Amino acid sequence: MDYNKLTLPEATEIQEDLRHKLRFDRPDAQVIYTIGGADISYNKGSEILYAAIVILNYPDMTLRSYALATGHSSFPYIPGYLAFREVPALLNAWSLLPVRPDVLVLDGQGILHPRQMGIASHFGVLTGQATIGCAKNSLYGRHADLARFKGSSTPIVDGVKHIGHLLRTKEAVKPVFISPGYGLSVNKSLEVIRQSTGRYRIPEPTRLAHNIVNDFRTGKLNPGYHEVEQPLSLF
DNA sequence: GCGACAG
DNA sequence: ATCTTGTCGC
Repeated sequence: MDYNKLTLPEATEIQEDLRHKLRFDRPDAQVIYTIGGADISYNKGSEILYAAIVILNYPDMTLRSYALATGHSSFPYIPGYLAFREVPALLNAWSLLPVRPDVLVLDGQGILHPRQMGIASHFGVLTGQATIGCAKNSLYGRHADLARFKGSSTPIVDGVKHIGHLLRTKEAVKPVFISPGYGLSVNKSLEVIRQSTGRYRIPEPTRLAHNIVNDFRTGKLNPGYHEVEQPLSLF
């Protein structure tokens, strides 16, 4: 289906439909050996989106491979509907991978969303892939204040529902918003992101995907599937 | 009506 | 998200 010319009511209807397919206990997402990171980049004013999906070993975070692809999107950025803009391009990169990671981290929300259908949940339901949402800013949910030290976390709730965590990935630096997209629990999602965090605010999977997709957009890397010869850990 | 509002 | 200059701190 083409997301490019959906009306907002139609997009909302799709989210209401997909939310019923959410699962948080997929058996294949409990033991993790590889983790993926996905991100999008584009030039301001252009409808061409650049997508990157990287795969790294878990938990050592060495880069193993990555897929680069472009996509076209005329669907605008509207808070609550990010998936309709970015998922198509991500699926193009996804289709280039010969093997999928055990879990994939997306730049955005999972179930920390008014209809529990952030981009990580949307992508997960569509592909059956276990996903985690790691966002740099809040979209939905309430939480208490967070301690200043690295590693501190506090639940994010929707009334009495526990839907995610606020996690301080670096001392005295703005925390990130973690929630399951599909296939694993709220607590497991937090644990996986904790294990994937190095010396930077952004966890390695999405941090590397962000760096690589920008090199792709600026012509330093070519589209297609690439394997890293000598995986080097940066921490 | 007002404030909030992923990337 | 992208663009862009300057500033603060390890």
